Amino acid sequence: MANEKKLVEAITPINEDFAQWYTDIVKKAELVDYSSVKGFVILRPYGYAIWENVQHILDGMFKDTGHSNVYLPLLIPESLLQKEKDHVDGFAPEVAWVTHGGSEPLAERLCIRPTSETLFCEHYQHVIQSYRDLPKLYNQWCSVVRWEKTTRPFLRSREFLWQEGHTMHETREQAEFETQQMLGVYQALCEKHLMIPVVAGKKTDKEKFAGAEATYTIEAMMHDGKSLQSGTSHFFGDGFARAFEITFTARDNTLQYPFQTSWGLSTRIIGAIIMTHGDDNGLILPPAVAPIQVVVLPIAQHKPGVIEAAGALRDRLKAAGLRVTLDDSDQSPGWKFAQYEMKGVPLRVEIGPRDIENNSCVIARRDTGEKVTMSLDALEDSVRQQLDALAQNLYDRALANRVKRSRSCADYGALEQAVAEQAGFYQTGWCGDVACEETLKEKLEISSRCMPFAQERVSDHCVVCGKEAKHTVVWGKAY
RNA sequence: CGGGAUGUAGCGCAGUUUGGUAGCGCGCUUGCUUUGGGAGCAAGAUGCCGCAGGUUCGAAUCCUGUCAUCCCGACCA
Repeated sequence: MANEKKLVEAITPINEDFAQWYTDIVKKAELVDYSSVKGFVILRPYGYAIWENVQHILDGMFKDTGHSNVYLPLLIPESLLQKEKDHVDGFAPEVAWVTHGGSEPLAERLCIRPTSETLFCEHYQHVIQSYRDLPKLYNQWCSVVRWEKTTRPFLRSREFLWQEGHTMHETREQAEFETQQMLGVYQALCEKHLMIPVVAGKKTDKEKFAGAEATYTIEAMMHDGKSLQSGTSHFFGDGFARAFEITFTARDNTLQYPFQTSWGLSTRIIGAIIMTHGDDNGLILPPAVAPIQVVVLPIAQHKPGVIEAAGALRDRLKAAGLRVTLDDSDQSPGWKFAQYEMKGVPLRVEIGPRDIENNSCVIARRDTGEKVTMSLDALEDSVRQQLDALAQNLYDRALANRVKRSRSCADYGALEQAVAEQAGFYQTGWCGDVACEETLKEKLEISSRCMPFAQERVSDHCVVCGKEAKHTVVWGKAY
């Protein structure tokens, strides 16, 4: 092929080998580098900047809902982790232990936090005395360690960055409200900012968090039809409070246990962004979190006036509040086009001698590849419109993929056929018995993703055993 | 944790069968010419051949171990 692209920067086609495509993207878009320890990755400036933007948006939403940030220790004494039985059973197999201080063995070994429920409980036990001390609405930004066997950048690493909210409430109802409210915050982050449509619902008992009474989740469908659990919110009832002896004096002067929630969202969300929006040319970033929203590229930049015009253009867009970069390096225009497409920059603005003469510029969209010539007079408005249209298109495309890959199956035969046809979401009736869940895992290699809040009656019968259906469940293969 | 594959220059790879001076392409540096879809010419620089043992006069190459990465399963954000 005479016009074949240079192989150096080429990425594996998305529909040829999705896993390899993903790996190519995270490396070539310079999001991460591997370290010498399995499962521990280096977040490079461009990848970390995406996380910072996610953090900024989410943190604002947490503050708006009355939460405060705190920081708790990295290490948890073994005895503290042991206090709640379900919790320790769930996490013990995958925690990392600190056994020595210098060369001296420790009297009690310490685990590196896999999550901080136990630490928050210990602290809450100290600071909660009265109903006047409630609610406690805390959040922390930190990293946690879980000794995973299989690791992949963003999707599953042994250390990952996240936020974990931990709250305590006077009543069951208030804690339940909080649990749902924070899931709603995650849903808004995904759908309004990251342009990722999600299915919100409740986890089955088999899939819920260790120690929780109920776990709620948002599930996003990736380009290949697999599901990614993108954020979870847990309702604990007063189980941990009882285990940790956290009590408060209620309004009626009785001693009560407070009700607790926790909720988390991690850098895994960056994996969701990649696998939802990306294409054969690389990453496509939603404008809300793109480190560079607009790249300005001068054409024939050595000709008089071009660099100056490009600089003026950048300054105008910056003044308009956009994250914009001017690339006046000596690379050829074609190289730069490909480079910024790889990195998923939403809009490219080209300006060359021809444009300067016409008081115009060329705006190219990353999602459609469309190029339009625009007058410089209304530059800011044009760019904003294009960014909004791009964001909407990302959402619409992702939703279309999910719709195309979603099936409602009334009986086992239909489910089996749907699974064989394409990866996706399969909605069925379910009796509520974990045995039926395990049957589907074994035979069809699918797991329950959630029982959607928007319950749609698919069948009166469980898809496996045929008994009365108590819930509608969305099944799928998950990352 | 099982099954498969791979570690050689920043990236992609050849060289390993049959042990004998470390190679190619791209990138990088410098200079000139270029610039609306991955530019051209010229001159340069870059290697503990993943790591540790062993065999040998001699190891990128043979043996043992180990670490890491990728893919596929089982487990998890």
